[in-house]
Amino acid sequence: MTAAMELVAENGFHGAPMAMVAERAGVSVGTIYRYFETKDDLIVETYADLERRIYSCMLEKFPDKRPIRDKFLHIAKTLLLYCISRPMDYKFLEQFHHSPYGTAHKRERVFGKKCDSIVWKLFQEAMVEGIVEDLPLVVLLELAFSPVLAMARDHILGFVELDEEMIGRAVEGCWRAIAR
Amino acid sequence: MTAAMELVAENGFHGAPMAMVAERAGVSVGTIYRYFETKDDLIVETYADLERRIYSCMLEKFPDKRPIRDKFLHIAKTLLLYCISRPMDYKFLEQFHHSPYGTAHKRERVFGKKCDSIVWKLFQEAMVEGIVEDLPLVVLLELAFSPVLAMARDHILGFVELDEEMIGRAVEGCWRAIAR
Amino acid sequence: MTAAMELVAENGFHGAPMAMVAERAGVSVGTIYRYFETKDDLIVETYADLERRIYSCMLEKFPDKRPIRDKFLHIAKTLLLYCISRPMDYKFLEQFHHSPYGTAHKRERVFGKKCDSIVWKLFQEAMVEGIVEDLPLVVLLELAFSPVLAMARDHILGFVELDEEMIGRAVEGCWRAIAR
Amino acid sequence: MTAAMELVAENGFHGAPMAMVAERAGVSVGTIYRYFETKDDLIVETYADLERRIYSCMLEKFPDKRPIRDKFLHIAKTLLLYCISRPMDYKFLEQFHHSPYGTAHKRERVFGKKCDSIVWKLFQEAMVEGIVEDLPLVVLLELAFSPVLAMARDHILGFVELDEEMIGRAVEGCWRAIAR
DNA sequence: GATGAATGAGCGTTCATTCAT
DNA sequence: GATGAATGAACGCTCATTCAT
Repeated sequence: MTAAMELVAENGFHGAPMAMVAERAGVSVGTIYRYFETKDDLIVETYADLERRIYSCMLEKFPDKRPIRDKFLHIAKTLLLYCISRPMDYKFLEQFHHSPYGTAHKRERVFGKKCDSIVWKLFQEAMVEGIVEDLPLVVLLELAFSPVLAMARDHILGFVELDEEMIGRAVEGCWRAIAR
Repeated sequence: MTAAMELVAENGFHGAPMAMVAERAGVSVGTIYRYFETKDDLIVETYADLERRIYSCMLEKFPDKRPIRDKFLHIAKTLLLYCISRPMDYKFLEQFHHSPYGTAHKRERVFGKKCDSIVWKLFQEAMVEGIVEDLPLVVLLELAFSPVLAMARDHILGFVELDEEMIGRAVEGCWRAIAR
Repeated sequence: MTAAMELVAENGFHGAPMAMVAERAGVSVGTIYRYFETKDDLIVETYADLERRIYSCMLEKFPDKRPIRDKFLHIAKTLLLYCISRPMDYKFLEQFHHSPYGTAHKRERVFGKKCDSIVWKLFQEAMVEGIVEDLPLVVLLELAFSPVLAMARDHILGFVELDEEMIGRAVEGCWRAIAR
Repeated sequence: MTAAMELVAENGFHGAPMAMVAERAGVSVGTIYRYFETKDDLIVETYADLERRIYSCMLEKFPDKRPIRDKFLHIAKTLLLYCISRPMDYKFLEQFHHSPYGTAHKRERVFGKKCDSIVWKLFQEAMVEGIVEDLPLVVLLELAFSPVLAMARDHILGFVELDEEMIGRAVEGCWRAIAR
């Protein structure tokens, strides 16, 4: 999965042929197919793994007792820092999100109401308490997080050099975008 | 180029073989290669064309005499409405942005200082006047526009049903994100 | 199609990879796919072609005015001689018949009542006239023709050396098998 | 061997990968290779086993004291009934006969003069007594038995519904084909 | 200038066979 | 003796690109 992630990150799905994944992983092609039914399967599982890692990262030092705003800032900052510190992970994430895989995955999230992640829980709590704008959850999530990922991308590609202070101010901007 | 855009929008770059583009365009493959050196060339020119169309759309009814805030709201709304009304165009845009083409294109923009578009001009004006946060231009642009495109995507994929009123409130959120 | 037939005849369907067919035909793989959608398609069309050739062979010097018995003997002899004189054709035929292709093809024949060939017409005429045993058409066909093909096979593989005289006596045996 | 036979019968040699055979047999792939040197070896031995079962079936109630005609009718009927009652066995037989395995096997039979089976003995006796046509043994065998197997196939594939009476009349046809 | 047949490297996937455990 | 993970050559098929017509 590491090999797959790196190659997809570097060259996109098309630039990650199974033979190359195998070579980088130091195994034969056949071996991959012992653990993953298809290339799609490999990609999807790799993504699930990555998502799990990110969520577990967010849970570290999570400000349980603090107001919702602080929780959001923690999550957004953590996400941004994670992406910046692991460019491969971010780039894979991006490829995944803007592919049929990602669309299907999100569709399941949105319509399946799989609101089990801390992010979704936090936002629903915020909506109930009325401290964020009265907009659909999906819209709030985009207002809040799409800049985070976009900034990570710009940093990784060298379009900006983000530092802790700027990150702090930026995610506060994200909060203002949704806060009532 | 229309044929290419539609096919890329529907199926991604891989789902748009030159033969299929030719067929949809009602010409032969050879003819495409007379006007575009490579497939990449076709894609890049198609994107340039699309970008031009979007900018010209923004210039319609542009509130020249109004404050910067209004100008921004006009631009953001126009962009969102354009994407929503032309899903193919949006989807092509998305494919392009998250591909090596898009990265190269943006790199040229950022480092080439090709700040000729109304958007870049507007933001530089806003920075000079100090009415937006003191953050790098690139960061401001992401805070302001990445949610717009993300929302367009969600609407097109059916994850939300945006109406004029929601769009207005959402782009105001975008403004708050960057405004001092 | 000739290349495909030869290779299938020599090595079976598995021994006839598209790359090898292409090589023997003196074209590239891609070229085959311009004329045949899939390998299956190539095989099926090759068979149809062969069948047409055999039927047209049977029509030569067809004893129109003679009794049914003579017509049958002509057909059976022609088939046997054709197979013997074109071992590749026979071997391809055999491979085809004993494969899913052949089963599907026969199913269509039997249930689709596609009784347009001279053979089916002849047998139905014979059944109506009551000069053959009162058995299902399918059974009569097997009694009459399966030995013909089996003998062709044995000759081609060198298990017997058939001559005109033996062939005559053998197909008379086939006739006795079905004649009342 | 049972697992191999079933899978080959159902899907042909290609549809019977060793891993699948192993799984169906409830053993590991390695274990198969302990008892059979290669896949070919497994197939050939499985065939030999089947052939033995069929011969032993023919010997049951064999009309030792009756004329040759009755012996033939018994053998042919038994073969047909065996195939019909065990479609898997028949289908494996068919796959085998029309493959390189089958050709090699028959070649050995014909040229090795391995005439030990009751069938070969019966026919040689009949030839010596002059009660069958004066044709090569191989030809007589095809005239007599190829329709039997072909009919079994048609029955199994649902092209005819054979009953005891029809079977009786059909094998009498086979006898007439060879009888002087 | 336009055509589209031809090319062939490359892709995802399979499977007979091996061998360390 | 039994296991099953590992191997990698081979397969059917695709598609960007070329070039004779």
